[in-house]
Amino acid sequence: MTLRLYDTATRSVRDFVPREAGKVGVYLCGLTLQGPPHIGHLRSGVNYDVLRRWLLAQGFEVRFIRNLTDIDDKILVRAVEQGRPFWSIAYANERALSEAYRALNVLPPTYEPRATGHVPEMHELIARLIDAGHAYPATDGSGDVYFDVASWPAYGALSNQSPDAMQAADDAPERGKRDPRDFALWKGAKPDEPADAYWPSPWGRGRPGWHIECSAMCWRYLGAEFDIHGGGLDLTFPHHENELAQSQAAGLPFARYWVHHGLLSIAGAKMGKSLGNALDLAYVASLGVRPVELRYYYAAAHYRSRIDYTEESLREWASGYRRIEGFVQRAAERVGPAQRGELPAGFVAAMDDDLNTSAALAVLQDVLRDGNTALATGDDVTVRTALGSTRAMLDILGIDPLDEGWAGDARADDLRGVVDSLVALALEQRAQARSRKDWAAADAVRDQLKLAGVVVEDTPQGPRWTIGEQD
RNA sequence: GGUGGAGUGGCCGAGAGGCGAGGCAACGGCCUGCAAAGCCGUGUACACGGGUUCAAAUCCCGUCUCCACCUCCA
Repeated sequence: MTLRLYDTATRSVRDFVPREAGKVGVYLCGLTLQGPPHIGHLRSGVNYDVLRRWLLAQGFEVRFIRNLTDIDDKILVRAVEQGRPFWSIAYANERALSEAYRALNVLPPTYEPRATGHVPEMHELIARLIDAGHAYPATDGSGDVYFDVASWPAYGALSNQSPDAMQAADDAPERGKRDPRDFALWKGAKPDEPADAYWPSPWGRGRPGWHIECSAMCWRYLGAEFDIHGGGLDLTFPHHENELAQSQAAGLPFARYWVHHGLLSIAGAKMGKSLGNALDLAYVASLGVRPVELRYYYAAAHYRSRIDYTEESLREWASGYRRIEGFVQRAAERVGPAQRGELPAGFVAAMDDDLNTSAALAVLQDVLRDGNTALATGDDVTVRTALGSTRAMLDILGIDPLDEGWAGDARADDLRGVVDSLVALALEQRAQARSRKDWAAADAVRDQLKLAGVVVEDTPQGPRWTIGEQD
């Protein structure tokens, strides 16, 4: 079995063959740091984290580059509005993003380059493009440099668009463009924008166009040709189309596979800050849903499917996760944490099939059922095997409850010992009441604990307690 | 107008010619002092209309509805 991935460029599922045996280079278009991340942005990072973990599990050496766009029109607008340096805004948002990814147990990328750190590479690419006749400095003295779309016949290949059929942007200023479809590689300095947002260049003071940064960073960190380029479906055109055109026109073969993920919408509409419907991790937390549960919610749908967010569906998947977590915890209490074991063939097949996490999860549920049955019958050997297998599967999806990535905040862990002795005290009282068949008193203890958020369950090995939901 | 995608049982959500993915919820049962958890069982779903086929949710034709991109966007 080999991994098969849907490639946007060919509009088909293809066998994944790395450029160099045993090694994979992945570039994920990260965020434009104009605001803090919402759960739609975060889906992107989680989706590719699953791809990365799967590649790692196959034994590949993965070089995973996820960029940060720390300068663009909107960031500059914010800077002017707020009277702050643009870079302080970008950095604040970068920190919020890193924090969110950490909360979601997303593995840190191999490197996370910022656009502003790669201006020389961009200059080099732009110079090559001008020399090759695929780019030109604007003739209106604006200092802009444009990519000449008409000079590149393959333009439109990635998104299957015919340049002639495209609607021309009508709101963008024409400035010195030869053709309305031409896009900026370099933007000349403008008087109404922050004075610290510019770099010297052979074409005058200016700043990067949006697309050129990714071409430059891919080149710098992954080489002229690399394996997988990813991002949201909404980036296919124009961003990725432009990246591809300018990279290849500059002589770089570029990405071999284009992997785009579906977006997260809310009430059928795209989630976005400007739309006023953006939900973040803090909001999810206010629902009583933990990051690990949100991550399970993401994994529940195929990465290319749209997720239309509703609070109900998120809550449903959260309770589904608790069933998985419940098994892992009870099994670990019984036989110890167990090492991560074998991945079931069905799980492997599902993941190899364009990362079909939904189907993979169905396999996990089968193992879970066997494990739960074994737990009930006291078959510890089966419990241990099921736990190992379950943990291995959960690890691929990044949602193993025993993963130290979910260790949580230290305060809760410190308090756990305190709570444990207090609960033990209460349970002792309950045990005494039960031994004299004073059910009312016994139930009163359990109800009191429930109110405090402690759920008590009786098992053949005696009572166990967990922190439940607090309403 | 161009390009691409979607419509699956109460809900979420895979699948893509033939044995009812899976989960959540609900109901019944087992277990339990009662619960909880778990296990067992219960649903005959694929937008609509035609067609092809021994067989269609899956293929073909037509229709309707919705969405994304073509402008910044994960």
